[in-house]
Amino acid sequence: MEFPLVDEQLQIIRRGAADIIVEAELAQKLERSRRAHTPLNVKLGLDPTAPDLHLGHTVVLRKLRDFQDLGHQAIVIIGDFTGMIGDPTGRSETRKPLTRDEIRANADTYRAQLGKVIDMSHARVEFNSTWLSPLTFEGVIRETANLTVARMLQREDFAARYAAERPISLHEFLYPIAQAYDSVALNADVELGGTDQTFNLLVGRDLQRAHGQEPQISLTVPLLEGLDGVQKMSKSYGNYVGINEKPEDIFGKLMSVSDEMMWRYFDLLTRVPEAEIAALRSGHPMDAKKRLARVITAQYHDEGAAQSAEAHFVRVHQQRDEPSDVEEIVLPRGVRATPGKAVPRRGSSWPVWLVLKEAGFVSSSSDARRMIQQGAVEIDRRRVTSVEETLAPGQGYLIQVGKRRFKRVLLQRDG
RNA sequence: GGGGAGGUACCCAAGUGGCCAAAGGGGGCAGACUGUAAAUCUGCUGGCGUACGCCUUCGGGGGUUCAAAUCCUCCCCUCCCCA
Repeated sequence: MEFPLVDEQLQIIRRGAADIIVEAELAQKLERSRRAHTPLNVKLGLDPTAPDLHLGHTVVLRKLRDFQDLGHQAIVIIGDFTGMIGDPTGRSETRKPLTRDEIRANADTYRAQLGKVIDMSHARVEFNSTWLSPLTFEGVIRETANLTVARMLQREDFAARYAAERPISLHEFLYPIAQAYDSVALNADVELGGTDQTFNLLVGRDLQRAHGQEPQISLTVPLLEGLDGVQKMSKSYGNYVGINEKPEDIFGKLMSVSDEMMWRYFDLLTRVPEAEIAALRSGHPMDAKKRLARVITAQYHDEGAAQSAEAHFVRVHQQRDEPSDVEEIVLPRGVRATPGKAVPRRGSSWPVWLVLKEAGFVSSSSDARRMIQQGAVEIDRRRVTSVEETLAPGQGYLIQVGKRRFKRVLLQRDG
């Protein structure tokens, strides 16, 4: 196995990294690996509970890919065991263990999605239950004896909660330790993670030292902010772009990123050359953003899909035309005959609010009423102005709620 | 073991007998403005077959009262100090 020169490797590795601890040690490891023709073990842990990768994950995955391209060994850890604890964030609780089937299903989903960024044919995939499950209580005690409470409280999250007099469950301390143990089990040379993982990665170094191993390098990448431009991209904040989403959705979501944030996306999510980005900066921001959306959409689909996604965007949102693929819904007559509720009939027409509810635009009739009152509802391109409005059955309507939700609804005639 | 402080809607947080479906902020949704951008402004933000009406909600149960998030009681949970 022939590796590039250490300096060349470092240059690529450094690109887009937030922090490397300790860079000098990394250089040494690279040097040694080159001389011995042996790849470094580069570890990345993933949470198995939500096997739905979004752009936020791809930042670190792209870094893993960099290592692969340099000839090193990528090891993806599926944290099926640590997933039961949940990385402490203050709101997480111990979770129900996933069943074997769930884990296998999630792992398959992962593999398929990971393949869009890294080279799966040369990556190792491991489940950390493999070595964590057999640990006895005695073993756990032995590992925890290597760390102190003061050390644990160095973690920002714990320190903040401790200062705010909010609860910290004991088991939460075990998460970083378990993750660190993964590094010991694999004899990891490098561990990758977002900057929020710094503490966990450093505990890995501590534990490896305690086991007489050479400490791993902690390489963190910046956390990608989500579509709101404020909080990190995460499914639970609903500000994410999933890599499995439809081209139109990826494109559309990226177009709603703020102008300032767009450059960060260029930086962390694309390899568009500096010179080209500079040129884009001097043009209209919207054109630059379309470029961004197109590039990223193409990464997870293809060039053709990206182009039609853009066409779709222009038609629906810029020209305010209706989308070409509106979901169609048929509301059967039976719907209106809610049992146990004697309701005076007003002809056979459907109140608009009921249609909104039955068609799944809103979850309650109160919500439907609000939408109508706020002028959010258009039917066949005409704004609904009164909660009293009704629709005649026996025909279809194009209903729009808000800016982007469209459905074509067919009302069947009452019996 | 002793003493003290708390648990309110998606989150934070006011509220100590009626004017409380519950202040304020955040988040979310909607409207205006736009480049479906951001920022800004405005409105909404428990439910109910169509609602100045009714039902459910303030850690959980029981109770006092015409009336409770607010008072009493038991229980559960969290934090701090002392031991």
